[in-house]
Amino acid sequence: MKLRSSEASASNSSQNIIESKEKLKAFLKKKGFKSTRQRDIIVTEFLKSREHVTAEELYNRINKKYKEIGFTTVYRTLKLLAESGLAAEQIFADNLMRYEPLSEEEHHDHLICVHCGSITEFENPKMERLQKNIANEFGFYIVNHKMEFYGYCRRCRGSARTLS
Amino acid sequence: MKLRSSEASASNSSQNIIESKEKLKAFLKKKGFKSTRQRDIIVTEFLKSREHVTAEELYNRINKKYKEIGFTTVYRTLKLLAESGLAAEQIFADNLMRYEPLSEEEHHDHLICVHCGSITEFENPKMERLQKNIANEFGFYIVNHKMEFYGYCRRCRGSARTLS
DNA sequence: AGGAAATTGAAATTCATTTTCAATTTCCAG
DNA sequence: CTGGAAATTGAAAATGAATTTCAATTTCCT
Ligand SMILES: [Mn+2]
Ligand SMILES: [Mn+2]
Ligand SMILES: [Zn+2]
Ligand SMILES: [Zn+2]
Repeated sequence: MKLRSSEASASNSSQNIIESKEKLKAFLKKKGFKSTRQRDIIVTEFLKSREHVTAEELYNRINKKYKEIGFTTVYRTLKLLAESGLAAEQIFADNLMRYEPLSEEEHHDHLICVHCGSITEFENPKMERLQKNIANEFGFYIVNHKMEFYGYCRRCRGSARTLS
Repeated sequence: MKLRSSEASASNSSQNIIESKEKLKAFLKKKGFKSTRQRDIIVTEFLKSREHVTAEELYNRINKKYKEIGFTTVYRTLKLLAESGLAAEQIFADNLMRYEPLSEEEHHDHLICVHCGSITEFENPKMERLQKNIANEFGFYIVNHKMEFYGYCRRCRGSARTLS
């Protein structure tokens, strides 16, 4: 199983950031959109930390350095990144729209600690296969899926009331 | 695999409804809450159709027969049912809180058709086992999980743009 | 029956998300 | 290089579902 936890790879390399920014530039050009200072700053800050941020969280982070950039622009830029395929939109149990950097076609699922809030990502081929099998039994053609485990991470297991 | 699709069992039997209403009555008593005409009507209407309704949908349905019952009461009664264990709260891709009748400790996952909106339910022991295995690899203790497949159901497959 | 406590329903509030709009910036055609 | 059409920005307003407030009403225990 390929592990891709937040803890394991806390941030994108500057090489990846450059690649992503070029990809965005191409997307903007293709769509007839414009490159701006704001977009550059927002995208840079977003890519720097591989997390699952809300627009507001990212705005607050950016606002410390760049007082002049507004929340709306951060919000719109994240939407733009999602459209361009550079970010994935995710909604977890708190029902807030979150964004995470996304390289290529990759898919992963999430383990979410209800105690400390940490999010661990994983990919599992067996799981993907089993999902297809289940769908087949129903004649269902899967376009995408959402799978989240909520519980206690390794460090927080001690805090769980009951352990089966 | 146990199939529990909406289509297969479109509604609760009147026997089940009676059982559920007794369970609710016990819950109310235990909590020092009161039995009311409104609660009785709302619960009856809710249990009659085994679906995934929003508070507003259920309110609209009830409002046709009972003009005097307000949205707020429907909303609060659904919350109450969730607390009592008679309903499960679910949020799908449209990000609206939905409620479905829930008997006992059962758990099931969902196949959601993005074309016609139909929801098919299933339980799969292999899946539950695999989920535990994955969690174990991360030292993660699962309290609950969420799994949804989005795609095209048997009837709507023809409408899918691309079939792999 | 009496009355404390819970319930009801309309209206107000909350809060994340999305839209509006006037001012500003980008960038291409000439 | 410009001029200016088109896109962008950011503050403020709007939206919409979820939740809370509050005065009037109902429940149900003595
Ligand atoms: Mn992720
Ligand atoms: Mn269901
Ligand atoms: Zn934890
Ligand atoms: Zn369908």
